[in-house]
Amino acid sequence: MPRQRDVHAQRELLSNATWQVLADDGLPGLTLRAVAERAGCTTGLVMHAFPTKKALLLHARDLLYERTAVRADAAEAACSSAPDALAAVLGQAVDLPHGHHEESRVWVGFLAAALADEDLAERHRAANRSFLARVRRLVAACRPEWTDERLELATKSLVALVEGMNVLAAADPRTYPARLQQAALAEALAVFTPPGRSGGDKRSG
Amino acid sequence: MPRQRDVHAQRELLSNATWQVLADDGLPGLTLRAVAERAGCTTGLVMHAFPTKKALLLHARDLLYERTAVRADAAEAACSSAPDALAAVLGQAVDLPHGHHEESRVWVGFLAAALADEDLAERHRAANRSFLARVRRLVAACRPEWTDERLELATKSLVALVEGMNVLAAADPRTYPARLQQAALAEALAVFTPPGRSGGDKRSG
DNA sequence: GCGTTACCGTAGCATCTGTTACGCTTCCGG
DNA sequence: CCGGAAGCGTAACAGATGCTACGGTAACGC
Repeated sequence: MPRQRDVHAQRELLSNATWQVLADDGLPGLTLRAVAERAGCTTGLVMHAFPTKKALLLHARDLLYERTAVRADAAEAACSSAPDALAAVLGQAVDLPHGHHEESRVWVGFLAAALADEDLAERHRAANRSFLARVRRLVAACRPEWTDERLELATKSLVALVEGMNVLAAADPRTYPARLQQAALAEALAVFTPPGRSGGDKRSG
Repeated sequence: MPRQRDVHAQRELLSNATWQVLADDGLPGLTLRAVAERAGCTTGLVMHAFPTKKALLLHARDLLYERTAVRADAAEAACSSAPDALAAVLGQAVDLPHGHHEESRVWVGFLAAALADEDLAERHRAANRSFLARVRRLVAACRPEWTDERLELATKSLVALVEGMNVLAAADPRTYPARLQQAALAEALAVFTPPGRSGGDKRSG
């Protein structure tokens, strides 16, 4: 057996390059050649690591979901109470001050691609539903007395607020700075913070 | 002077075709030939009505903004009180039961295109800021005692909720049905509805 | 009615796209 | 220390894309 390279590492590298191209040049600029150039290789390697461009996109999408899930797990595990965990999970989903604010651009790119590709759309839905389930579980832990209907409404409202902030900030970061996103999230979470806690700087009024 | 055609009507027709292609085939399918076929003409007419593809996109984007602004004006004018107007304006911005639910897909397409084109991004920002200003004005009318900071936070939170719902529904309409969007909006607007009113969901006529 | 002139469909261009075929390079096994 | 197969860069392919040049066509002024 001659030389053998780590295919998994190659795919990860190419998926990262895909994100970078998507963040910098947008969906129209997402070309196999652009990805290859970003990854420091040629299209030959890309087509050997993935059978087709669509497979590359699906892998990059899956890897993005995987990493956000890991990040959400970590944020959740670092908290002891359910309200804290809810705030942490949603807080790391919106744009962070020093963080991955390219991620929203990548997310929008994948979303636009999903509107034209059913397989990508299925991954998108699965990822969003997974996030919804996580938030719903935490919301339910905060408000066990709520009905399912109310639970679902609150969960989807929170997620819509977070994703809306992300999407709007992707195209207009100055109008939706990270500080404002966190403040809006804190206000929306005021219902779930137990009374007497100084979790967010939100005065009830 | 030989025959003369209505250039304005041609551009409008082509912009409408652009929306349809964007809604059906997504951003990758938005080609001049696809637009021409949708409009029932050839690329020749497209290139005579617009100097370039980018000009077509900009015109289609502007026309989209123009129509949503007219719709928002109408919704606002049909209401007498500020809370009603706020609910009507935001209510027609989210997905309607029998409405233009393609519009969200078109919006996402333009957004993704804007991330790769600075001119489109500028139009996007202008449109969103115009919408923000409208909502802010109505929120201020509902709560005149609020500070500018609080006003801005509430306004952007409402808009983020609405756009988040739209974006999420664009890729997963079953998880975010129109009824849920309206319910979430009604809940978010509960703070602005005057006490004693039967705060049911408001439908714009 | 007819000539003129703007309109616009046709066909082609250069370029870029995803994908493929081929062959050089490289490094493991013996 | 070398045979040979796997890895992957090179280059070419067919098709699509934005755009252009040209010619037919149809409508207006006379």
